[in-house]
Amino acid sequence: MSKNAISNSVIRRLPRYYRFLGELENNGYIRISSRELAEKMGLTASQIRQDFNCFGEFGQQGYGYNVSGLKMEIGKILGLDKQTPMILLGAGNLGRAIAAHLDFKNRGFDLIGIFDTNPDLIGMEIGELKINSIDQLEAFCNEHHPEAAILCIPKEAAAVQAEKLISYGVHAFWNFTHYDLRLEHKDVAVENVHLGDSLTTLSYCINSNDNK
Amino acid sequence: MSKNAISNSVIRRLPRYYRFLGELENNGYIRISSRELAEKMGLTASQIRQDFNCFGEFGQQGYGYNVSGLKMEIGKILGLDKQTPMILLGAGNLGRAIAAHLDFKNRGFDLIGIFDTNPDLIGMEIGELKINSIDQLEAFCNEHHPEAAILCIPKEAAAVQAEKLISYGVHAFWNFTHYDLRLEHKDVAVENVHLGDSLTTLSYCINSNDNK
DNA sequence: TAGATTGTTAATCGATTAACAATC
DNA sequence: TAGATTGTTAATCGATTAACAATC
Repeated sequence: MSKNAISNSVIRRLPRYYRFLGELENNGYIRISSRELAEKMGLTASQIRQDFNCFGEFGQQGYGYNVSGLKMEIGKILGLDKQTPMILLGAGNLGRAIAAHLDFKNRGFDLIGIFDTNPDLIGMEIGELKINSIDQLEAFCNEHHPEAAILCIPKEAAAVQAEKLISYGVHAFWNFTHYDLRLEHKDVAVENVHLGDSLTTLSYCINSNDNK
Repeated sequence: MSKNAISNSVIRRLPRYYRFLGELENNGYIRISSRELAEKMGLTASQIRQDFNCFGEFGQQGYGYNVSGLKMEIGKILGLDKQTPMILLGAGNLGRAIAAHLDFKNRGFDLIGIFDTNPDLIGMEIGELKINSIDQLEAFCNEHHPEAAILCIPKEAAAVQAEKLISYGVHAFWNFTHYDLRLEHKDVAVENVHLGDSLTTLSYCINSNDNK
């Protein structure tokens, strides 16, 4: 599809471009130059042009970029024109917050099932979904074929459940556990969110004096 | 303190080193070589030695590193031997989950106050803390001097509240909003967690075929 | 046309990996 | 002492920035 291998650094900037372009669009911007966008985002114009040119030629010399057009292109690159069916494993505090808080549809996903082991939670409703028993996981996957899963379960359970899910055809994980999925499975897509590590990084920033 | 400026890439690996060393310690490891640690973590031995040598000489030729000793050193570098007083702004789904879910004490922080605007939430207890009205924020800060804040509030409220907090002496933010704090305030420590962007990145990984 | 701004190549900068002398 | 493994310098690789010809 895309030209060469896209570097991770570029990929991580794409959602932010998409967000900023959405805001510009809402504020009535029709066109924007790489220089102006760079200023707003705290990047360099060069970097922005390099990033976009990984995927194609979206601008026009002497004019700049059409805001809506560019936003749409980046949305397509990000796969936001499709919705991958996704399930959530673990409906504890964090799992429930994520299920309730995020706009899955606008981020390329459709949350279609929630599973937990805790009998107190099973049956409870979150948005339009009921929390199911994990015993129903296999049957559910056979019927609905989720392709992605959110892991909000204890670390000890992660390895076992991930194996199961992969065998049921899940090939993408949004991983909130400290289980190192990617080390074990090079072939699945993994996006890690390690909140504890993130907080620890902030502690470093406070306690070191090379604040820059 | 530390030798030169430490690169961001190194800093982001520190919490993970700390975690792995903790696990090794729990599993009875006394010593470990950079080669063995590299294998376990999916890094190179070279990188590990380079990383550690940013901060000092923690190993011994011919022996390797003492697991507990190294863990302690990295803990000190991360500031985990202190606890920075921290408050949470926004006790919605996500804010409550974070307050309940994370082990602040072992990550260099002490969560001492929770604030919200929603009357339905005020007075509710989370762990050992009661949710306070945001009206009490200034008085609380004057009395307890929190130095760090978690922002789990709507984007529109973020700018105003961040300004206030900075004027009350808060100089570090764990930012879950899409408000670009760092663009406005170069002098405060900011750690961003953009869950939406993270999910969007996963969407890219699924929909692109340069899976690597 | 003249001015602006892209797409793209070249230069720089930084981070990772390799190599090896120092030393436990 | 011999073997192992560090700390550190040098080489490589990749990402960012600068420059500029192409072109709208």
